[in-house]
Amino acid sequence: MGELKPKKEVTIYDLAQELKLSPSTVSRALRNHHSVGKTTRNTVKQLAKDWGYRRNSMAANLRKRDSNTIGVLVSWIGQPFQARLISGVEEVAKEHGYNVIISQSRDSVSLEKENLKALFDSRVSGMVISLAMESESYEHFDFLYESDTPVVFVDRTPKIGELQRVVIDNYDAGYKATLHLIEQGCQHIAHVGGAQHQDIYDGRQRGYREALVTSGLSVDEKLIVHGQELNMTEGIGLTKRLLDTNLPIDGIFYANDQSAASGISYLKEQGIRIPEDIAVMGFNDDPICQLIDPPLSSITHPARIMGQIAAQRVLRIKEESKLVPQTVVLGTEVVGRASSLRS
Amino acid sequence: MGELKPKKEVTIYDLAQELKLSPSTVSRALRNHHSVGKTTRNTVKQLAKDWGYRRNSMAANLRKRDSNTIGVLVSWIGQPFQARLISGVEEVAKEHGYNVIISQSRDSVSLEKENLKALFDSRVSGMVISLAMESESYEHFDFLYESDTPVVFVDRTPKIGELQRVVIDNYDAGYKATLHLIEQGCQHIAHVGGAQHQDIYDGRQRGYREALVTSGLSVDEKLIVHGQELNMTEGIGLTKRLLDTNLPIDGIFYANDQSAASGISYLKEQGIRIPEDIAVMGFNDDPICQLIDPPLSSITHPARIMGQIAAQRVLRIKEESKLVPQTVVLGTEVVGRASSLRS
DNA sequence: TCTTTTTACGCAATCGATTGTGCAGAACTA
DNA sequence: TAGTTCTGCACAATCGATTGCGTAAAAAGA
Repeated sequence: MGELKPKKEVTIYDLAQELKLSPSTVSRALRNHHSVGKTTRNTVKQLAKDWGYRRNSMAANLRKRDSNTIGVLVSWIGQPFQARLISGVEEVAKEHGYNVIISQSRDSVSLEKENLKALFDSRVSGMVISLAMESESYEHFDFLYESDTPVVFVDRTPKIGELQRVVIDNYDAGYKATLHLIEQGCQHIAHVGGAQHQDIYDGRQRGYREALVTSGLSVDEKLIVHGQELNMTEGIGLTKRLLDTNLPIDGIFYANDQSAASGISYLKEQGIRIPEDIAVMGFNDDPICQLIDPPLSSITHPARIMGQIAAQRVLRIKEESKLVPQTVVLGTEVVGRASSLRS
Repeated sequence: MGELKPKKEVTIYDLAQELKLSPSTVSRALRNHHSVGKTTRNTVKQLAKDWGYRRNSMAANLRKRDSNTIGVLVSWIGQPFQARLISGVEEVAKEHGYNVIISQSRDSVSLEKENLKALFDSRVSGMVISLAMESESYEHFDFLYESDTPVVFVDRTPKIGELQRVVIDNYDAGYKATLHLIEQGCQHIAHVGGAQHQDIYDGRQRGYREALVTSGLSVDEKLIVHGQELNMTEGIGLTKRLLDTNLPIDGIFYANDQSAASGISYLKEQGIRIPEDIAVMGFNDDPICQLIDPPLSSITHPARIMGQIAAQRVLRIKEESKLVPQTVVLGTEVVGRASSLRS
């Protein structure tokens, strides 16, 4: 049927010539434009298929002044939470015919700036951003708002400013996590938090405090420690610091699973029984929760959904030009496991 | 200095007009083409900066017939190994001014096909691919080789065909892993392998067998079981199956860390001491190795480096047009931890 | 001083697809 | 039947940057 067009890529011009149509008609036919007759449309499509035509998106993008691409800037792809986030973005993007290009800030502000610029310069149609842990000021994002690039922040978002955000209620989650420990009978609950300039960690800690207060427990500042990255090393270090206070502790609420997991390993090393001596809660409900011993109680974090919503919002903002800044807040849940259940 | 060009994006035409130069000269000046005088070059660059000019990559890409983008197709971003892989690709790509667009096959062949097509249609400059676990035949890649798209397979690569590959020596790694267990005194070593149609798992198992044989131990087929995904569920299931044989087992070599980690949790549940009763080896040296109890011995897997090399090869193939198919093999190392060390 | 090289730019043609506008002929209304 | 509304398609102008080729003017060589 279709003879093979050798070597060179087929363009709409080739198709047009063959069918004695104009390129514009071919272009419209391929996109089901109503002003092209049904017969013509099918003929064109058939030939396109036979000849292995593929739309040159670079040309189309140029003409449409749109890269058809969503840029994702996260701190570190390897973190389960962020991977799920990206996954969500990818799904929605693909569904709408968009590509996803990713870059990592590796939690460094300078890399964040650099990559931000790179994404901007590639003229992405929109961006989904989760702040680097280091990011404390947000001026380097300002130039974005002046451009017409839709930007949606996810999870780790700037504290201030009228922005598009997709987040969870960290305060509420922190509250619930702590309350859970209290319900398990904990009276002296410590907290291992993250960088306090990050909204999410600040929120989790405020929730923690509130839960203690409303339950009639006192907040002991010595039982609150903070990490910068909340990685494994810090998880151990901070846990050690807590134990070194020699204060009575029967529960610890870690602001993420990684620190909790490593914290637990340290606690066990010290001969402390979990949850009998100290009950532990993590945060994020990473897969690791089920793998460690005892399994780690945690707070679910709807990363994938957040990614989906963020992507959807990016696309909507693009369409509707000026959409009012909005913060979408998603729910979380406590997942009780052996590390905290004293039943 | 530079008055602000309002609204509209600055193009080289604007710059040219302002400086009474031709667009071609501006274009060359910005890219340091030698045929443009040093003075002119600087003037142009200065104005470009002042006016906030950004190169329209869509136009450039169209003209150069190259998307300037590397497509990465992995099975699942969330897996630490793959995340590191992507990380490596991203580094090199960025370094060379390339973008990275990713997509996940989620270990399904159909999604792999679909995404492959999508990447191809976006006219990526090259692709880095790691097979979906399900992929058993490779015809769906054939069309790629006929196009001039550079393709480099990483880690999970097709078994057959003259291809560009970046891999580790799985046979050797499996051998070393098993030998390590033997050195710890294990006599009855079981193996939990992955889908055998995947080269990597096949290799690991062959290494395992060889190690037993060369050490004068016998290979018991009943002690070899296979999973399809080697996830947590399977890790437990397969471990259970091994125990159910009621054969003496004093060591298990798992083909990945995830199954090993969940396997360990099951073993402990059964009251089996690790490593005293059964010594355990994983594979990949994921972060989780350090978090579980006891810490999991494993085999390092230079994922990031593999990503870097793969990206470099993609770029080289692009430049040098026809580069002979080559398989780059990287080294691995045994990391002994408490799960296997009986010292 | 008169060629021969260089040096430094400009011209104009691409790269493919998209889209506002125009215009036949067909279908329809009165 | 004359006038009007659709249908279905073609024209031609973009979208910006790149690049082969051509040519003044400046530098070098004879």
